[in-house]
Amino acid sequence: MSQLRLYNTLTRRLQPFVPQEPGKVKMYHCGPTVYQRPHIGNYRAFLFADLLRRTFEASGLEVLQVMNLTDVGHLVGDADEGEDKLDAQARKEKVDPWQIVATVSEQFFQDLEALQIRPAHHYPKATDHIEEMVAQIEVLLEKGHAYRVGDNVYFDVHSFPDYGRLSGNKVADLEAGARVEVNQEKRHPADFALWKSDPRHLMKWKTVFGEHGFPGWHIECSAMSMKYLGDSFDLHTGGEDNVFPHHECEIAQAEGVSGKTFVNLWMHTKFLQVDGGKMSKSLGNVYSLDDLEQRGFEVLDFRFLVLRAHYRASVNFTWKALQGAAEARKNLHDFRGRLQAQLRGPAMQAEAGEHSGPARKAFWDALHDDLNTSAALAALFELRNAYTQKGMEATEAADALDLLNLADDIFGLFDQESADSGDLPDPEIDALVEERNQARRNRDFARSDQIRDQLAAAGIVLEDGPEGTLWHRA
RNA sequence: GCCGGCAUGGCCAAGUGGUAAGGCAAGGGAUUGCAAAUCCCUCACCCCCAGUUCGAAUCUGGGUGCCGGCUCCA
Repeated sequence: MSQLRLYNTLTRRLQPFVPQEPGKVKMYHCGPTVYQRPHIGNYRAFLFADLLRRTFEASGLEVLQVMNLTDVGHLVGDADEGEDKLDAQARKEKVDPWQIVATVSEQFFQDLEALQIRPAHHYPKATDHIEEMVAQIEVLLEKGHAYRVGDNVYFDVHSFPDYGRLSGNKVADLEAGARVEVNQEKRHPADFALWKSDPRHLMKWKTVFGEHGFPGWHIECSAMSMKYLGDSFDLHTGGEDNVFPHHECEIAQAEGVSGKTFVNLWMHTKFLQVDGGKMSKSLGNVYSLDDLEQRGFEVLDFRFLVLRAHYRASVNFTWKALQGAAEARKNLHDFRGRLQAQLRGPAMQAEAGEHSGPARKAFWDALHDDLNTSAALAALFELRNAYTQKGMEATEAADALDLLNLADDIFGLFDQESADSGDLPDPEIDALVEERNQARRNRDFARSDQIRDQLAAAGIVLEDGPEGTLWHRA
């Protein structure tokens, strides 16, 4: 079988994936800032993390996965420049920020479940790890990577020569391009905050750095990832917006503390676009999972839409595109149903030919080529075409079904609930189908249509063909 | 202004030098007691311009458009 190769943002090339510890993968994903419900764009990144997880697991690797919850506000960097989002949201809603965190987190986990994203092994919260952050900052101070100005602590980017390697930014260029007012107390404009103090902040902690402090944006991720995964681990992912400054700063902090290579492989997903441009509140196209359902779609249709595109290409989200994805997903689901039906039913006439083997190879080759999900999905549809055009004998059909189930295991295509919880047991359906055919032979169409309606109500699709009637669950 | 990425049919989307995967939609046909489902057929020369090459969607240069970043603030 081909070997898995992944694109590393750090080296800007594809490289074979080799876990540090054979058979095991340790990875960390930048999770949501829980100040408001994540939108579908955020979920693209989380779906990508899940795709990695499932691909590894389907390959027989043991995965240890951590995703943080940022529950202390930071700049996220849009129009609200200069505001702590959690803090601002709390003031706006006139509620305790901790309440917002609780509400949004709960919503987030419900969304993950709806998307059939496998739960990470840890979801550490920033506010539960203030101690670890402070400890790292103290080490950075000791080692000369950080300096203190009053009750604030900054990372000295000149103390870390690799700063800028991930993003390709040069410290000198950053200085030249800075559009934000220079903070005069920093030694260099590119230095970033590790700890800040402000009595007016709603969420604040008393530490060695003073009475009213709160952590800088980046330190939580190095503190938490190293706590749960060690000084050095395999994979770290996030949206493309995280490359700089967030991940750049994480590397500086983590390697500044440990002196070891922090992460071997950095992966980033492109942003989801909406109607050819970026999502924005002013255009009213920042959608949540609820918006999809209100338009009559299933959450999994969105999952499928995202997986139809390569993770490093921007996906254009439109309602029309989602409709197309929903239809395609349904067709794949029906294909699986037909394979199941065939295996239950009488032997099928089929041309000799082997389709599942090549499809399986194409599927894995595509996935191994930097998770080329659209090509992997195409292999499935080609298998379906081979089936409809030439038919398959039982062993071949069983093999095809097995491949579809593997694809479902990796992509999370089908609703797990409905997959095996039909209202009617198979023998009963078979009996009804037989009764209907008998009625049709007797031209008792009232009775046959009645049975058809009954089965349709139970979610059973009938296919009347020249060689008899096949059924599958919708 | 600076750095980086992308641009494929009505829509979504693979494809990085050898002559355009796949899906959705659409049109035509078959099948059917009616219907559904199903089946068959049709449907692109790859943003523009100029180059390199026997040959480019794929490489180079220049446009145009879209996307990300340019770092903690009050």
